[in-house]
Amino acid sequence: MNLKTATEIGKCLSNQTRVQIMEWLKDPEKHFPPHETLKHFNDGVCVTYIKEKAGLSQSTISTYLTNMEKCGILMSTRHGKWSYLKRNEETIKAYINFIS
Amino acid sequence: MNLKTATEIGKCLSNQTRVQIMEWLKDPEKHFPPHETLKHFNDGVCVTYIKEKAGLSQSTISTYLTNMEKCGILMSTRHGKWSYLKRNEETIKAYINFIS
DNA sequence: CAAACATATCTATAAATATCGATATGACAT
DNA sequence: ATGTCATATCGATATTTATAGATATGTTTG
Repeated sequence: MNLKTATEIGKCLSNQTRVQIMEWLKDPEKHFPPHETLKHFNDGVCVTYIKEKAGLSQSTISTYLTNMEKCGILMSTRHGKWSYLKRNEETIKAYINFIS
Repeated sequence: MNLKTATEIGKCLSNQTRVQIMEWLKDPEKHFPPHETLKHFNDGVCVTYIKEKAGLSQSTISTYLTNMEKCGILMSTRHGKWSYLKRNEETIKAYINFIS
């Protein structure tokens, strides 16, 4: 982990909704309904569900998630027309190691 | 640690200089000259030294440090006319626990 | 291939943050 | 008490970020 990446992660974690998204994704079963098509949460949660939970516009949430993926704290998997997001614990660990 | 505090800490860590300050304060001996009056780094480093190292104005650095103290990641001790800043590992640990 | 749906990107504006100079406050030394 | 030094706060402006609507792209389904 270098200074630049750490700062980008800090920016992602400088907004209440984005911090909440990170919290929600710790335990998707607890915070999101099961997806109609995919029956599991192995790859996380789709953009629409996160958008509904957060109560912000689709474009705003999409931007959030894109940036969170860019700096590495989230990872996304496409399943058909849906994008699933989950926490990237590797990067999170590296970040924690950097600041502690 | 609650959502609000975690977000405030995220804001502090969303700027390159502030992240660097946190890094520098991990090992003051390595990054700062010994203070003329105080011979030790037990309470950290004074504002002026941090300002000089960062290369920003006194008012900017003072604002940074005040906010970093408010959210708990730094703690300050007055020794005469100097304010010494050091990391508050307790809060940092709590924050890490919150996001991991 | 057209329609429908999910997500991403673009563009614009509102809101928040960054940064500094000026000034105020607090602490020591004379 | 006054001058000096260290730090804090205020006020103003520049820059960045937030946010959403519109539009584009990609994917499935009929």
